[in-house]
Amino acid sequence: MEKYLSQLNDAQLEPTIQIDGPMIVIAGAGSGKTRVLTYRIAYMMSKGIDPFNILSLTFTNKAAKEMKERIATIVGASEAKNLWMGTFHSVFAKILRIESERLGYPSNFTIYDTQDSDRLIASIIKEMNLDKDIYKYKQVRSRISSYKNSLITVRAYFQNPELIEADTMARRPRLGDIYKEYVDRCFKAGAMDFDDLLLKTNELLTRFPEVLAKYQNRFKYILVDEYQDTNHSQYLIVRALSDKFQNICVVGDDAQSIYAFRGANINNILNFQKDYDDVKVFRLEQNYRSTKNIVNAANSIIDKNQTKLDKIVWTANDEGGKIKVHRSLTDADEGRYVASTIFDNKMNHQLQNSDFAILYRTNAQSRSIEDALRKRDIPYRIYGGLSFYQRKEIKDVLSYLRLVVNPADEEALKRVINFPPRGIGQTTVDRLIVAANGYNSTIFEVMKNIDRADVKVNSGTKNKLQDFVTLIESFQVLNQTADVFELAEHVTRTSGLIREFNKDGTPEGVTRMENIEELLNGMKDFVEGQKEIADATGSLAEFLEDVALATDLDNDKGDPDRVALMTIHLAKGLEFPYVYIVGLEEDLFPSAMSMNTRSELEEERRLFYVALTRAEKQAYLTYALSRYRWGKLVDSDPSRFIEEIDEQYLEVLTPVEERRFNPMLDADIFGDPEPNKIRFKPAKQVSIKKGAPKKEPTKFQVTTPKNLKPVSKSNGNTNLFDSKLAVGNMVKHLRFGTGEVLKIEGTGADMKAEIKFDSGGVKKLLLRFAKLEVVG
DNA sequence: TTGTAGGACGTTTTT
DNA sequence: CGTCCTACAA
Repeated sequence: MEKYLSQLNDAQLEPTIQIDGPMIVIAGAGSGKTRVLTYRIAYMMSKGIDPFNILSLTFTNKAAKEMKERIATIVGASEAKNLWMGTFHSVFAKILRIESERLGYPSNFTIYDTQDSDRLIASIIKEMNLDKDIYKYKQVRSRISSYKNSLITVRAYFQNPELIEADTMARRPRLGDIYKEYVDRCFKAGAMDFDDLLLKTNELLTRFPEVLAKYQNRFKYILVDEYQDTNHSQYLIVRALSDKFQNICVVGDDAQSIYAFRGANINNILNFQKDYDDVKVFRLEQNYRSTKNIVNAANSIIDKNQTKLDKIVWTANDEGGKIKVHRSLTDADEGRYVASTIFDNKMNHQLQNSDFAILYRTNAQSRSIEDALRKRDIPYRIYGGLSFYQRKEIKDVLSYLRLVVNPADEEALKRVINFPPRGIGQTTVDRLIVAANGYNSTIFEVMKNIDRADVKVNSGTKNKLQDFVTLIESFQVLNQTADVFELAEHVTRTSGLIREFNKDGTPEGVTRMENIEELLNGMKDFVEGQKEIADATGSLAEFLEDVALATDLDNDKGDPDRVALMTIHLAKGLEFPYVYIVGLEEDLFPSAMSMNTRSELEEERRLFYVALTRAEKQAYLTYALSRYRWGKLVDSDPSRFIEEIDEQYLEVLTPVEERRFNPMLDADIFGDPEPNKIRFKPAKQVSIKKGAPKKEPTKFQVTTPKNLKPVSKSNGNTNLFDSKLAVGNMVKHLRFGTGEVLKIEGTGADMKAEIKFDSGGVKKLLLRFAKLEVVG
């Protein structure tokens, strides 16, 4: 242990060996807080504290896993096994499973994801005959979510005239009724949504003092990472659990609070010292991650915020290169710039793909970047966006499995009762819902007793309903003996899912089959892996819980040496030598939705701060003058955040691509006298350094501007299909089978063919990559 | 009840 | 540009 402690600087050492009492560590970006947390836990254990009594709450499952592994290397795997470490959601889901019956929930309750919630809310709005244009289900869901995160139950809502008034003013007087129905339906379905996992934990700890005492005594030492991102609900849980022993250590950075939109309350960290007596305060201000240029530039941004704690982040690292700012004409050009500089950097500095990250504000921005990376043969991995478990075919399989564990699960049932089609239509389902509500029962129960129930369905339909019940029940029987993988394999075959996706052999169907296969492989891994975890059962219920709370960050499958693409939110806590922050444009970043109030804008600014501080060696900022949004080309202005960085840390680059836009004219085509100046919206003079533009030789692929006819292919690209492939050709694709070429567009590396496959689907394929063969 | 075609609508960010 | 939903025909 001493060996490890000697690796810490003084500022890090102090909080590491401070065990008892309330304490807060204000940790600047890159200041080694994870190291402090892990060493502190290891230190506690070396002092004889039972790991069983330590609860450590992290922001992601991945962070928990990594910390646990690091602690295991210090104190040994068998000791570390008993630590409780995980996200709020996963830890309290486990506790709720143990205690659920007190709250009237089955221990195998389902966890509804956002999509399940949305569908249920939409269905309720429809059942109540409300105008769906006024009651937009997403807005309703976010309203309900923020109530729950503030511990405003249905009952509390109806007792609060102000809330009712607010919703009425927003033309949604029935919101409370929807809220009530939603909560009732979730309860009847034996389902909790994400917010319930926290809300119900609070209910559990408040209503049952003996339960509170039990967990207070168990968790004598509590650590909370990323404390600035806790919401009110989480705050109350931490307070309640730590109330008896007051051994609470929170770590965070107010400058990195970026989750207000989902209820995080920055005041939790700002007010921590008022919540407990004799709070010890520690500050970690030395940054070990980034160059001076990056640290100083980040400081100059965050200085613009009014709400913050005093903290001076500094570094002893090298000065480093200036932050490069690059303007492109379009989002596609931006992608090309990023891809080509990654390519150059790799060549010039012997770097790995995994040394690079591309960060953006919205998931939709990944597309143009992906296209460019693909054309350059740069491997990449996208994190977030539509996660694997949210794909249609995966949710279909999971829905069958959810029904096995919990037949009351209404959303799972509605999803698969008629998929694959088995002649049970919408009208029948609607009637079943009405009947279930009437009997105060579940749809599945009504179906089971369809002969005795008062539901208007003909005998043919009755048989179909009974067949479905029998199908699910047969799965339940199998679940007694088979493991998760065996069951799922059986389910995909017997339910008809495989047949359905295989049926036509369309490209879409092939992809779906591959995804299902991947899911099954994942289950196999799960079955194997569970044997190594302490209190794991390897049960189906456990698998479903893992899946419901998994994030995209949690699985790193495949080649690790890939460029990382993700939103800035997902990048929090990570670091990369080279970081590109793209789409720095007004209305995009800062987002158009976040410019109404100062606090919203300050959160955007913190987000930018988080993005920049991910970089170790070199940061790039890029923006485009116009970009496709909703399929339309929209003009944009550079983000105010670029202007906010102290200019001494910036290097404004020549927009090379604008030059090649019109090769005949080596003048600026916009007649801009100062082409290297960033133009901000009010056409005022801005303090961006003029500096002589460095004209780098163009290393871009020669692509043809859309408004010019291609002259000839002189770039040496000998694409196999350039000459051979013509409209009308029959071709064969490895996965999709044979098809006819409908259209050919683009030239050289950009050349794409639209192919109608015999199996039915039409796909647009990049000829450079598509494994095609001309037949006939 | 199923399938298809056309239209409306939307994107912040996530456990 | 997509997805999702609705309306209508078979």
